Amino acid sequence: MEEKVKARSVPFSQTRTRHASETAEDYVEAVMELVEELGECRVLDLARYFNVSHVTVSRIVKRLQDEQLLYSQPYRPVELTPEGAKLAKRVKERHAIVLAFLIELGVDKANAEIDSEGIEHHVGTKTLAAMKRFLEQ
Amino acid sequence: MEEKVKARSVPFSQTRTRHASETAEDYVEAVMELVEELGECRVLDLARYFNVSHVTVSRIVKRLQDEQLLYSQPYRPVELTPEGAKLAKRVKERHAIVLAFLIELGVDKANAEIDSEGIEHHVGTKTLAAMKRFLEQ
DNA sequence: TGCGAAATGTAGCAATGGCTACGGATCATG
DNA sequence: CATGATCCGTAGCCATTGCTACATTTCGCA
Repeated sequence: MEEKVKARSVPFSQTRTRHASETAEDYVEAVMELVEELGECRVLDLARYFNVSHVTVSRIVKRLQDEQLLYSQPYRPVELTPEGAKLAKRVKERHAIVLAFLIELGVDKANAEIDSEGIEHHVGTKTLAAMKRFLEQ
Repeated sequence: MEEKVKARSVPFSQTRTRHASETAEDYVEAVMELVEELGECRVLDLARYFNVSHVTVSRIVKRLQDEQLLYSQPYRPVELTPEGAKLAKRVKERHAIVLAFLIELGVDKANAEIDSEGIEHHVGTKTLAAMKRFLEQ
C-alpha cells in the first residue's frame, strides 16, 4: 500500500522551489519579448506585462540578478545576461511549440494563449518532443 | 505599443492566488485517492504523498477546511466535504484525461505521469475538450 | 535651467508553503 | 491498563510573491 503512495509522490517536487523557477522562466521570457517590442525593458513594463505592482517586479528582478539571469542598475532598464538570454531563448521556443500544438489540436487562439502560459513550465523534454512530432504530422 | 503589452498580460493571473488554487486541487485529489487506497486519509499519508512534512500538510488542511473543501477533527482522518468531493471528482477526471492524452501522444508512462501532474492545473475547458476529441480520434 | 511628472527604490505588512523542535494525543501490545 | 511508538498540533523561523505608502531619481518640457 505504502509503496503505491510513495510512487505517486514522485511527481511532486518541492512546490516553492518549482514556483521560483517558473517565475525565473516567465521573467526572462518577458524581458526578451519586451526588449524586442519596445527597444528596452523597464520595471514598469514588466509590471504592466504581469499585471503586478512595480514593487513586486523590482524585488524579483533583484533576485534574478543574484541568480545571474538579469542585469540592471538602479533606475535603469532591465537586461538579460548571456545566461538569461540562453534560458529565455529555450523558454520562448518551448512556449511557441506548446502554443502551436494547442492550436493544431483545435483550441482557439485565445484559450491556447492562456493555457500555454501555464502549461509550458510543466512540459518535459519527452512531452515537448511528442508535441513536435505531432506538429510535423 | 502599450496595447500589445497589456494584451500579453492577460494570461497571467495573480501567481499567489493561482498557486493556492492548485494546492487545493492537489489536496482534494490526493485525499480522494488515499481514501480509496487506504480506507482513510491521515495527515501523514498526505505528507508522504506530497513528500513534505506533516506540519505543512496540517496547515494546508486547516486552510482548506476554512474553504469548506475538507473536514477533519484533531488527531482524526481527513475527509472531503461534499464540495471537496465534487472538486476532487472533476480534478481526477481532468487528470485522467490529460494523462491518457499524453500517453496517446507518444509520451512514455513515467514522463506522462510527471508532466500531467503539472499540466492538469492549466488545462482549461476548451483544451480539455480538444484532448477528449483527440482521444476519441 | 529647473520644475513637475513619471519611474524606481525602500519600508513594512499579509498570505502561502517550506522547515525543525517540542509537546500532547492516540493506539497497540505486553 | 499502562507504556512506548506513532501521529498530530503548536511555536516560531525563512523564502516567495502580493500590496500600500512614502522617498528618491530621472527626464522632458516650459
